[in-house]
Amino acid sequence: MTIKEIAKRLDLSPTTVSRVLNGNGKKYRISDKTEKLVLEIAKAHNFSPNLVARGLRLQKTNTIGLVIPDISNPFFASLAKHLETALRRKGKFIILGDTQGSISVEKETIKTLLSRQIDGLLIAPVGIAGQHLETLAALPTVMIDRYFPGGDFAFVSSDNFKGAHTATSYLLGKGHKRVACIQGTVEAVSNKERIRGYKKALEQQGLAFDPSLIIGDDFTIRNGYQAFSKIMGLKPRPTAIFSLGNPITIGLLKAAQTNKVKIPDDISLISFDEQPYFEITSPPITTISQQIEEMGKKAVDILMAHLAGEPGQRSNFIDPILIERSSVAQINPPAN
Amino acid sequence: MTIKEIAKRLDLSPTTVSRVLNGNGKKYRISDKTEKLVLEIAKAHNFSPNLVARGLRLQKTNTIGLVIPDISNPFFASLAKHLETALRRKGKFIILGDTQGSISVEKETIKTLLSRQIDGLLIAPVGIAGQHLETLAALPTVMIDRYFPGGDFAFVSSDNFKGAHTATSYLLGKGHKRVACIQGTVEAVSNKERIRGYKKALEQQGLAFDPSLIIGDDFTIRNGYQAFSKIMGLKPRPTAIFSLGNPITIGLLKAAQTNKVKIPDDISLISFDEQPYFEITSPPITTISQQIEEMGKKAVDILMAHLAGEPGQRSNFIDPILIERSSVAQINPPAN
DNA sequence: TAAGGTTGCACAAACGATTGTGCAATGTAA
DNA sequence: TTACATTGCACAATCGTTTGTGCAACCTTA
Repeated sequence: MTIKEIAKRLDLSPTTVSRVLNGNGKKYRISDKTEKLVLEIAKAHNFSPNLVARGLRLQKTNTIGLVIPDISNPFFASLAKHLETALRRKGKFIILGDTQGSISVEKETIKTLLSRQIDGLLIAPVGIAGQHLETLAALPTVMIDRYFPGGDFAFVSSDNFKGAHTATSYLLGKGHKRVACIQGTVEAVSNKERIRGYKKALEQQGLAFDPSLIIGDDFTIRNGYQAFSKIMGLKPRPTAIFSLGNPITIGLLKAAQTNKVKIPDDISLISFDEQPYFEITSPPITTISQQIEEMGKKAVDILMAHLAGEPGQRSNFIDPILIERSSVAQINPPAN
Repeated sequence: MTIKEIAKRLDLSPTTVSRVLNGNGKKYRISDKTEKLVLEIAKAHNFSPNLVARGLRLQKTNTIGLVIPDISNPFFASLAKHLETALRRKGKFIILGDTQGSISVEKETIKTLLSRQIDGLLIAPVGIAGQHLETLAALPTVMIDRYFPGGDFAFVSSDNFKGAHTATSYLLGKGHKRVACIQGTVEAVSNKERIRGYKKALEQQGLAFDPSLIIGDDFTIRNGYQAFSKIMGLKPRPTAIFSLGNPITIGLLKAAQTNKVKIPDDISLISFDEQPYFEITSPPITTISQQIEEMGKKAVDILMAHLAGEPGQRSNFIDPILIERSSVAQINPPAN
């Protein structure tokens, strides 16, 4: 059922039908009688407009691209949930692009999304600002979780520096002096900022930074698993581990279990990313919890502002929260 | 940059440009010289076609709707991942609809997706076959995880009956005679089939079915948490719990922890849905693992067949697998 | 050199909606 | 009765592609 068909049935022009259906009947002086007829037949045939045609005409699709590295990572899944909810309220729909952490896939995805005439883009970019993102200059874009310092894009991110600083300081406060840090995607800004926070906390405690304590290269379970043995091989062995992401933590825990290493008795652990299951692992994990819902809402707010042609905020850091559980042991009990 | 603009620059018709860009130059006898010119300028300006316009003209958008109850449930997130990957290979993109488990949201979502001229639909429907799904009759549709027995829709699902039967039989084999079953969304076919498998296993062992052992109404952590105290209040107390979904299991484990109930010493637990973290919970959980990747691939295969006008398979059950860990105790050790 | 074939492209309609403008028909006022 | 305003709607262009068909201009052949 199209507007044309309704028009034909009633011996009207598509113009009139369109105006009635868009609630512009009064504005264009369509008679009450005609209005009623149009609305009736539209309802009877369950008319709903062809949004592709409307998109072409209006140069606006009410479609937002969501480009993330891995939808099966609960952090991004949760983010997607909140974004979807917020966008739906605004009448926008999401086209999903999972880039598998690959820059070339990301590139290809963005190209297609642009071809599809998305109105805006929400993206957790894989790499650093690259040529492939230049094409986005004209498109309302909000980066999430990751961003390009000094770049032109608006973004919403946890304050990763602060979160990592809090985590590391917490460990140091518990008497740890040698803390291994298992990182994720090396180029990701979120990762870099966490490393920076880690270093800063060490520095503030007058501890030297040991590069060999930074291990890993990916936000995956596998990476965490493999990192674990490396940690245990380190001399002297670290007394604590700071994991920069939830899949990494799962990998670490699996490896600890496999190797019968007790946490926190043998080694302590703190993790970035809160997830429901960290409460029921053995032991429950102390985490730095990102405020995902708030990030999602904020990102959508900013995006909507951009879509409305307003400047909107350019940068947004959201403080993560320390959730203390029982994966960190006190060592060298403070002398008092 | 549009085809028209390229045409104007070269003093050609859009027709010719379109034909060249679609690789139909030879077919329509466009000269090599013209072809070269068109391709050059297209590349120089990084031309990419307006897919909305093409969609309108071709009545085909290469867009698939993905409608699921909760993207933050790792089961669906993982499913989404595999679906996205498989569809991308076919040049299809996903529009995501998270229905929050609400039929009215689902209804609204489907309506909008149809308006958007999606080519096909992948859906894990919230409820039972309802009026709102009738509108899908003409659209290539594959149901996933859930389906309507006797319905007209193609589907891919775990063999939930078999999985639940396996799980329950496993518990009974360990000597349990009173098994609480914590269910999810009551109307969901997946849930119903699991209940059926549970009952069948009891029956085969000559055990009476006690309706008061079926508890809960939602695939959520909260539901699992709340169900736990109900279970502990049951007289006589069940010796084992069968959880029908991964969020439920998390809730159960949280509650067990809160109430200092030891698993499997005080009560045993087996869960539907394998997740990476079930290996590192306290204790590691014995699960019925759904073959999510296989489900995703199969669903896309069937959908592609439908899109190609072929009949495709109508129904597809995939056997889940028992993963034995240490959350189930042997009670009443077998006399031998 | 006339007939017919080939080459190389353009015309125009179509997909389904939206919108500035135009224009009869009717109503109103003097 | 004339002049003007109002009512009620249609025309036609437009968004960017695609595609069946048409038609000059040139080439070939006899």
